[in-house]
Amino acid sequence: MTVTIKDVAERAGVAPSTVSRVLSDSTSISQKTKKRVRRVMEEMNYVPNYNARRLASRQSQTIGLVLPQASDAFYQNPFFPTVLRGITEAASTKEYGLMLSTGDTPERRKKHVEAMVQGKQVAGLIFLYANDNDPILEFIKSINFPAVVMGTPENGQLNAVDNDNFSVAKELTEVLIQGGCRKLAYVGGDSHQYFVQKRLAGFKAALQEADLPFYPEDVYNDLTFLPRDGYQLMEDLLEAKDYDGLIIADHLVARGVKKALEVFHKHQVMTGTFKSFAAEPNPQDHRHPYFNLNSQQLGRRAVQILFDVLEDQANGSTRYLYEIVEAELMK
Amino acid sequence: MTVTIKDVAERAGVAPSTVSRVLSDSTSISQKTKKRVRRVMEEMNYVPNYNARRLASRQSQTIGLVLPQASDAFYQNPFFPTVLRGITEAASTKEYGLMLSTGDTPERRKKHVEAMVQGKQVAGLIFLYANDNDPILEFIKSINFPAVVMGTPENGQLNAVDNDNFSVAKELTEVLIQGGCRKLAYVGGDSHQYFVQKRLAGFKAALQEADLPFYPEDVYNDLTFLPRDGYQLMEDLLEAKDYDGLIIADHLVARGVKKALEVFHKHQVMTGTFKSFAAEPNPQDHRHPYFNLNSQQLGRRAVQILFDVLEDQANGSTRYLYEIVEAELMK
DNA sequence: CTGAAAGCGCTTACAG
DNA sequence: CTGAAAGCGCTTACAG
Repeated sequence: MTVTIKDVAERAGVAPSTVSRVLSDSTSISQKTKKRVRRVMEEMNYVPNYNARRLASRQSQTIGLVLPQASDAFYQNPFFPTVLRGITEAASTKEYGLMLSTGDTPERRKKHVEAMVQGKQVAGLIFLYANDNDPILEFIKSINFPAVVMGTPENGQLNAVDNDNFSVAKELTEVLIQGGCRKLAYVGGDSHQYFVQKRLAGFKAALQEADLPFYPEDVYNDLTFLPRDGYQLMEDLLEAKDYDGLIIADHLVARGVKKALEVFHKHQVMTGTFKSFAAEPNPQDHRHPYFNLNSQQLGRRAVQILFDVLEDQANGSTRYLYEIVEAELMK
Repeated sequence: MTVTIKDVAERAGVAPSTVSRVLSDSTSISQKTKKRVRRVMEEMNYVPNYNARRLASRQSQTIGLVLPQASDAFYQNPFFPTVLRGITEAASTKEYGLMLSTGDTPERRKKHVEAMVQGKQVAGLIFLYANDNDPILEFIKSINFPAVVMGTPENGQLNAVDNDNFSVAKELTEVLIQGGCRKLAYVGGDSHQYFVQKRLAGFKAALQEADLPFYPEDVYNDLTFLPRDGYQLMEDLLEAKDYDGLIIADHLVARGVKKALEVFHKHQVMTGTFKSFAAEPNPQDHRHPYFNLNSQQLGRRAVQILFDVLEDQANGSTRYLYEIVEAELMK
């Protein structure tokens, strides 16, 4: 039924080991033999059995992608598909496969990652999130398995790619200040997420440099990163407070905020937010600048870093790679 | 280094084959033995090698996801992550793994799918798109490999899940007509995509039933499914034509359209569109009804259908499954 | 209910 | 430059 390396060998008049070497394009096989064997492979429509290959070679040529616990916010945010696009793109250049983690509970997620890792299904992992005290990440660190985290985890000792969240938020805040804003608020979200904290720090720094006061009560952090949160927050706030500028850590929240500003005719309020990709140039809207975080590039770089780590590992070297991806101010 | 079935067997005082049977929870092993072997597995932190398992059992327990040629529209549309969410959810209930197709050119994409299929990496495929004359899909049909398509391909002979695009568009058009619209346009997109055609048919049918005339020039089809397309189209059209209702096949295009309607103060124009999930109840906006297509459910059902197909196949039965997922009108 | 043995389809020292 | 042979870590008839 299935054609194997043995069938090819027979037809080509060589040993199975030779066919195997042709398959991996070994330099120790003559061009002549390679050509002949390859022709036979074509003829017989041979495709190698990857399971056998992986078992024998102990190499999976596959990257495991670790998704966070499922939430509306994660799956509705363009970050995820955009990063994934960069990942598939980069993985395919080296002919690496991609495997998704699954599991609906923390336990099942961990179990599945263990099965991927210890079960020799993947050569390395990319985490599509960065929470502190994540049991899965802790486990991976403890066994020192090749992994790259998207984001900046609190304690180092691992490889990561991220934007410079501090600088990006600071710069954006400066834009609003230059635009005339004097009473600014920071609309965050889950303060356990590192990027929320970092962007807040950038926000503060900009205020300070501009000699504007910072009040903790102007930080709003109990949001689930969905548009409705931004909308509701504005509903509650707009009359009570008279902010003239808002730095919004999450793009979906910003969507809700802007909707509310429209509905309540607060056209003078400026906003600044962060997006995964450059939205099409809408009618010039100088009151709503944002940073394009270039999440696709983030995905590409994560893969590249993983490749580098894998190579380092093969060479016995151990170091941690941490890379910053440039963001672009759009105003 | 790695602990294998043999190590477990030794420590538990049984044969490797017994350990293997415990692993698959075979009924022919006594509870007593199972308990003992399992304890040893725990103790030794045993995780099976999936490559060996798949090679020996000829079962991959993995689903391959076939993505379309990369495009902004695909990766920016919430359809993709939403469907994926449903897929991961359903796959995890049966402990199936998920593998993503990659490749930047049509040739490389096809090669990779071949490697997944013939290389025994996946038990079945889910296509996250439905184009006619897709070489990959043709290939899969030709070898009769288990697969489910999301969408309704022109020629049958395969398994599929889809919304009822005709009815959904018809009903939505009726809503606009009841809302007072008399001069309607259909904003489509790539007319090679089946759902664009189907929704157009529904649009037409509603006009006809309401005794409203249909003019082919009121159909706009040269769009790439991005917000900017919708925006530009409106820019070009709004003055020339005086539509009072728009049925928009794609949600992102609709976003651009609505933006334009706002900017140009055309608040009287109604729109109707289709979304992958229920957006949060914004301020009641009766002029912009939409259908929630429930794409997450689409993903879940695709997986279930694939499981059914796999089972049918094991039983020697051959039939094609085609399922419609309910959509919900939001107005 | 359990074990011994063959086999899944490759890769890779080792020998020549 | 090529081949024979052992081995990767499982599963699964077959026999008892």
